[in-house]
Amino acid sequence: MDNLGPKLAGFEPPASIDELLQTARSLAGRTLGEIAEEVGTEAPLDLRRKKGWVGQLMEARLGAYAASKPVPDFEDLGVELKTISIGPAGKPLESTYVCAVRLNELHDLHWETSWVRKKLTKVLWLCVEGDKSRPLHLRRVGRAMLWSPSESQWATIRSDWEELTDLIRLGEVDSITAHRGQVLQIRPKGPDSSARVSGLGADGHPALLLPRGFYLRRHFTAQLLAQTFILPRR
DNA sequence: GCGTGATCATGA
DNA sequence: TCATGATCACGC
Repeated sequence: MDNLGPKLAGFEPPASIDELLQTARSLAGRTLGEIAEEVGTEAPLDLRRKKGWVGQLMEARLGAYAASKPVPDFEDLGVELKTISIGPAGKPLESTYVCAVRLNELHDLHWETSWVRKKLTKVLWLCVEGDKSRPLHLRRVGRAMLWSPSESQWATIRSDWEELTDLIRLGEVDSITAHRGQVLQIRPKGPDSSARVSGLGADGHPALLLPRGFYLRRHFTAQLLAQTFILPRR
């Protein structure tokens, strides 16, 4: 846990996926202020210096304690929690971070063992009002839904991953912009643009590179959220 | 220093 | 209006 405060209410980790889903759904309609009080903290006035606050609040409330490890939030259940801000039109306001790009693990660039595949196998999407004109503590939690990629979604994600990973393997990371990839993209992900991580450079030799992460494009998450809204679950 | 939680700020 | 590239805070 982190900047939510020293004393948290200590919600137990869920024992099963059903229990997790039930708890997550019970939050629908509640405000962030109410939930913050339950875990023993307060909503900040804005997110400018607390960009991850909403996600961390939900982790605390749902008993996710994987805390910054490169594994799903609910490791035993294999479930990754993603809190996603939704605009007035019911569409996500931002892209969704998936995981870090491992620029220094060239021996492990296999889809089957990739972090992207692990993280996206089961995702609990938790929608939260993101309307900036509404005070943070009054914003409401929306519907929670458990999602696993369909075969065609997997195919698209994997295809993007292969394309991007091929470039990394060739030492062309620095040529990758966020324009690449239909649904999965690579963008900078670090404290600032001066951050560097060791990896494979353009000449095929070790080099210092800008740290990056995999992200899901907004139009993709918009579609998957809308799709399961229309279609019956399971 | 890296990976986590993400949103911010700006130019196209 | 929108996506890209930049940035903030925290645990370990």
